[in-house]
Amino acid sequence: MLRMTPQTPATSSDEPFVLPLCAIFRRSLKRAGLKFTPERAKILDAVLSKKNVFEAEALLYEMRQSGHQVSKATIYRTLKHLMDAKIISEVLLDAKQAHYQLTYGKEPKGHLVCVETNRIVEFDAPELMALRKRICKEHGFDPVTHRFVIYGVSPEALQTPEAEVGEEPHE
Amino acid sequence: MLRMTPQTPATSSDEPFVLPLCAIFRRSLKRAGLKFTPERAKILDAVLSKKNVFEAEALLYEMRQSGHQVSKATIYRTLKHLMDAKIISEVLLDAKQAHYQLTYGKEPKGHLVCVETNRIVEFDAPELMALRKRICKEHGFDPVTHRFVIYGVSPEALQTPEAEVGEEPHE
DNA sequence: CTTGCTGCAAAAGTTTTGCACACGT
DNA sequence: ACGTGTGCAAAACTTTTGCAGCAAG
Repeated sequence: MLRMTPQTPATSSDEPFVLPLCAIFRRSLKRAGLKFTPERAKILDAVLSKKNVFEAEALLYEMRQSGHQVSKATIYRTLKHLMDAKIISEVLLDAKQAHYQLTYGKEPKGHLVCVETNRIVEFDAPELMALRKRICKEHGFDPVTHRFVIYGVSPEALQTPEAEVGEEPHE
Repeated sequence: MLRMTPQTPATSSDEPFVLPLCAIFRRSLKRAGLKFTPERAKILDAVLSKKNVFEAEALLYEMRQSGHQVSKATIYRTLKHLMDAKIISEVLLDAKQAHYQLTYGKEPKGHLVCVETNRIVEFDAPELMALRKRICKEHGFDPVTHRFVIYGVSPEALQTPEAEVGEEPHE
C-alpha cells in the first residue's frame, strides 16, 4: 500500500509526504542555483497545508494570520518555483485569478465548478491520464500536466427558485 | 429557416453556420431585453472569423485593422453576451488572460499547450462528454460546459538543444 | 421620457518588476 | 564583494465600471 507513482516517497504512515516534498523542492532549487530560504520553506508549508485548490491571495492571508510575515511578491515568486519543481500546478477555474493545486507525484484533480454559486468539487478521473498520453503521443508532445474543469449548475442552485439565472419564465 | 438541433448545424454545404448564429445571438439578446446593435453584429462577425482560440485583445486589434472602430469596453461586454448566448466560451490556457472559443452547438475542443513555446494545438476528445455527464450525475450537477487542457513540451521544444527554461549557458 | 448602448477614462484586481538593503559564502 | 532573496511600492496588464451623450421605442 501507499505505493505511488514514479517519484512518490513512501512516508511513514498517514501523513502523505510532507518531508519528501521539502527535499524535492530543495533539490529543484539547488539545480537552478537558488536557495532554500526560510520564506520559501514557510510558503511550502502553507501550500502543503492546503487540501484543496487555493489562490495566492489566500496563501498570503493565511500566512499573515498565523504570524508568518511574507510579502506578496515572494509568494508569487515562490509559487513559480514550486511549479518549476512540479510540486504544484496552476488550475484556471475563472478568468479572474489563478488557483493552484498540489500535484506532486499524483495526477491532477478534476474540478467541477458551479457557475451559479462557484462551489468547487474536486474529483478524480484516472482515465484522463490515458487520454492525455494518447493525445500527446499523437502530436509528439511530452506531457507535463493537464486540467479538466467541468462547469455546471449545482443541485443547490438548481432548486433555488429563481435567484438570478437570467432566465425569465418567458416561453 | 434552418432548423437547428442543439448540436447539429447542418447548414448548406461547407460554411459551418454563419447566419444561424447571428439569429441565435439576436434571440438571446432579445430574451434579456437587450439590443442587437451594429457594434455587437460586428463583434460577432469578428468572432465567427476566428477558427481557433482567441483573446479579447486580438479581436480588438483585428477589428481596428479592418476599419471597424469598437471600444475595448464594448468588446468585453459583448463577449459576455456571447457567452450568455452560449455561442462562445472561455478557455483558460494561462493565468494572464482569457481565451475564447466558438462552441455553439458543438462540444468544446481540447487544447494541447506547449509550456515552452506556447504553441496551441486543438483536438477533439468526444469521450469527455460522457465523462462530464457521469461526474455531473454523481454530484447532482447540471453540466454546462467543460475544458480540458494538456500541458506538455512540443516536439520543436524537445529537440531544441539548450534553450532551457531558466538555464543560461553560463555566460 | 425611459431604457439601453457606446466610448472614454478611470478604477479595480491580480501579477510582475525595480530598487534598496540584507544575508550567506 | 558577489550573487541571490526579500519587502515595499510602483508598474504592468487585463478586465470592469462610471459617466456623459446618443439612439431608439
